[in-house]
Amino acid sequence: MATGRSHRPATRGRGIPEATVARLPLYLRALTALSERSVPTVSSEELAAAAGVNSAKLRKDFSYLGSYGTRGVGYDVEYLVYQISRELGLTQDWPVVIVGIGNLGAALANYGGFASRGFRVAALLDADAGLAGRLVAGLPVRHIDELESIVADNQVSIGVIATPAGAAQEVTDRLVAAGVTSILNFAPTVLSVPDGVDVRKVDLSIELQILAFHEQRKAGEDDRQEPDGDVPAVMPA
Amino acid sequence: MATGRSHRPATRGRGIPEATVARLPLYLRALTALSERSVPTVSSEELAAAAGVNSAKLRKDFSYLGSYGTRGVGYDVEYLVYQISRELGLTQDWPVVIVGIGNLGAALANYGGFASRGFRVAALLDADAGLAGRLVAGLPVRHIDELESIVADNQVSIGVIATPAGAAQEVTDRLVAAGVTSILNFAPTVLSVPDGVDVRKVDLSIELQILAFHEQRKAGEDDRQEPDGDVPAVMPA
DNA sequence: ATGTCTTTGTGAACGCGTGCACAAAGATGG
DNA sequence: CCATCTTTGTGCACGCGTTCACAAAGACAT
Repeated sequence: MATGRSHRPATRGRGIPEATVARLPLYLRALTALSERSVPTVSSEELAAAAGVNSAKLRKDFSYLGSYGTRGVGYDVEYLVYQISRELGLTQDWPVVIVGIGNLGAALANYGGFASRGFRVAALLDADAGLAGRLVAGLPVRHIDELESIVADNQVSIGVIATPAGAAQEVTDRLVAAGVTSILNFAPTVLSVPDGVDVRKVDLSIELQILAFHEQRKAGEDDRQEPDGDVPAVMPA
Repeated sequence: MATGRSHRPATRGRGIPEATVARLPLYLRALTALSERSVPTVSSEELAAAAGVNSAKLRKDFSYLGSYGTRGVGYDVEYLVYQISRELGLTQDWPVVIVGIGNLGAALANYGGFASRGFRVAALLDADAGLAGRLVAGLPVRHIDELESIVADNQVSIGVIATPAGAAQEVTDRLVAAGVTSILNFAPTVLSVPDGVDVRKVDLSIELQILAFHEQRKAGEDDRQEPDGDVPAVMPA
């Protein structure tokens, strides 16, 4: 991965394993649903089922946060919601810029899950001057040249890239230079960033190809007629 | 994860480790770019750099596919493209239905990476009858009630869910009942599916929260003034 | 107060994934 | 034909993540 990592050995001090961090949002979502239904407590078994994970894993995950459960009873829903939110940093406000307001960028801007939990869209940016001023999700699209000032003025530390692949690296460089230290990349490219900058990527094409692999494997099991081992038309020199 | 897995121990027979499968599309993309520049061969070091991975890892990954390299020279680009494509099942055609043609669904329909590699959008479906007939990415939106017949007629095995969270499980059930065995889920919900059905999820909100966690960690290192250990307002019973 | 029953928290074992480091393989030049 | 040099393929060790299984903790009833 092109993640500019300086990730320490995952667990240092009260550091939380990366795999656990990735599941916390899942638990949080399930807990929020319970909270809205005014459910006071929940057992690891129930919550694990709601989040789609193993209950032992869930208990171990929570044990990294501290001993927040009550034996014989379960976990206090409201208390856990707070603790996980705090651990994830969702008790503070994270201004975000979205770069590239095409179909995808507009979809992201309209995505409700954004504002719901600590994330605030500070600005929508696009290289197309014709788009400037157009309202998307209630926000005006602004020209990419305003990137540096917007990032500085709003203390933006998270950038979302929804540009074509060709523009992604340049946008990344500008974001990083302006002070952004976390990037969520939707463009199908490997981004290179300096140490200390985190990159996560979301890649539709890769996901589909992984599904196709398994799909093919399933098909190959049923009707055992895979043209296996055949020498292809193209041969190495 | 709610993946209806029956995944064997990752490596059985000439089975390829899951982690390797997830990287193959990355290699394929880098190789395709090289192929378009008519580069005949590439070393593991160069290709690894282009894909953003460690070269030893790349070589080990390729070793699961077979011995396709030439020592002292590297890998034949065209040959590797073919082998990886075949392994991923991209040499055949995968019809896909996209359910939920809102902002996101439209973005997915317009995504070029779809058609480029073996994936063909068989139909766009939406529950809103008002959308029916509207052209998106050159395809007419069709009503969700046509789901079953479309899946059957086109032998669709892959479904993409871009609906609101509330509709995702019902759509999933219908897709699975109609014969779909792989699902790519963009809705922020845990899907439950029977064994034998693969689910992969793409969740913007989760990715952002993971970034926020690391961002907070970075900030907490610089200025050591985290309100750590403070007893929150909400307490357990 | 005591016993029973539920559920957490975690020690321990295991398996997968990663990266080092090197031997084997083959190309290339003399 | 031999020596040298490059690059692959992989044995090995290590660490993270997962899961099992159980002891400890506490609720609850009697």
